[in-house]
Amino acid sequence: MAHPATYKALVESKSDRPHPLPPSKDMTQTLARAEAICRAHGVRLTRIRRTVLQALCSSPKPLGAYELADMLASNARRMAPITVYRALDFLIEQGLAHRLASRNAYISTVDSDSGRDAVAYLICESCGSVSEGSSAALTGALSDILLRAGFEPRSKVLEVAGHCAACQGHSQERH
Amino acid sequence: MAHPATYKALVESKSDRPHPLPPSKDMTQTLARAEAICRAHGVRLTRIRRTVLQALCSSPKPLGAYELADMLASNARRMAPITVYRALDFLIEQGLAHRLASRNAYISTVDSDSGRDAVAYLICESCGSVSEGSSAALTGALSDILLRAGFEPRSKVLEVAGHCAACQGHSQERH
DNA sequence: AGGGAATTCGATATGTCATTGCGTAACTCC
DNA sequence: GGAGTTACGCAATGACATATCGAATTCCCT
Ligand SMILES: [Zn+2]
Ligand SMILES: [Zn+2]
Ligand SMILES: [Zn+2]
Ligand SMILES: [Zn+2]
Repeated sequence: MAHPATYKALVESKSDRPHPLPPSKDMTQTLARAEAICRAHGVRLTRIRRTVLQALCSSPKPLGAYELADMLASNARRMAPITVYRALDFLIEQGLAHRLASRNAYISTVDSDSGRDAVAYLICESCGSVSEGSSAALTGALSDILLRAGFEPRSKVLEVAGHCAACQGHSQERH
Repeated sequence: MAHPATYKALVESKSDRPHPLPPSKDMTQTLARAEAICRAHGVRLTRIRRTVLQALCSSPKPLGAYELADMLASNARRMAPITVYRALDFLIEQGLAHRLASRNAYISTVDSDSGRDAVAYLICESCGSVSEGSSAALTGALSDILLRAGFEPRSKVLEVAGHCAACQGHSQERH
């Protein structure tokens, strides 16, 4: 291949860089917040990680890992799956992204505000949008169940698939 | 047995049939209930479907589709994945089995008693066991959230991974 | 019994999602 | 400037799921 001179050139070069989206105004805000979080955690938001996060943020729907790899391809050179997965793992660990287990897809959670509450993800099967729902009641009810069962939770998956408010009155169900 | 080369021989013959488990006492009860449900629904619990259900019932932990295919193999002839998936689809439609989305694995729900309540599946990462938890509070809290969001639910995924009561005080975390 | 429709299953191929192993490059810190 | 840690490239593989197409079987109605 026409190899970039150095590894650094590969990773940091400003030419040939994947740019899946135009720089939006909210996006810079969001990315700044992500940067701050990473600094606070003492970890690095590298170019690849930032690019993946940016793609997630700018997408109206959850994205699969291979979908991300395709989107972030530059010059017929697709990002290797493992690279995407590593970036996703990083983002999830830092609380910047979330994996929808029922979809094998990922969304940004930089702009989420839920604190320690259990969060239910509402996934619209019409428009693909995902919204979050939480309440003290939900959190309480769930921890009640766990307590009664003597179950020590590590991770929770709460996902509801259906139709969002905007997509009601759908005519044809094809689930 | 009489017609070794026929389809029927393949499907119904008593020799060469996969027998992943010894016939247990509770099992016959459970299978009888499954039979009754299928009759009531006007559908057929064929040998393949019954065999898959039986494997799920007799397993102390959730099983993957390929795991099932291996278990139900007879004479070095493994069940094709599509066959297992069709059986699983059937069982799930009839409410006899459940898919754990976070695990890509399946469990029997013949012996579940939860009525219309939302059910949370508690998956132990130490011993692999799965228990169900539900409460009116959980159901109410969830439908409250959905109502407020104007979201029309179709399917719900509630799965918690962690450690069951019996596996507390685990020494070695490997999550 | 006989014939046709609907269901169920077999066989092969392919598509989609995720990880492993190993080597190299870069950053950090002293 | 050397050691230790982290991040990335690359190829292969494993794990999970579906697409087609056709044949065998069962059901149901004459
Ligand atoms: Zn919608
Ligand atoms: Zn609907
Ligand atoms: Zn356990
Ligand atoms: Zn633990």
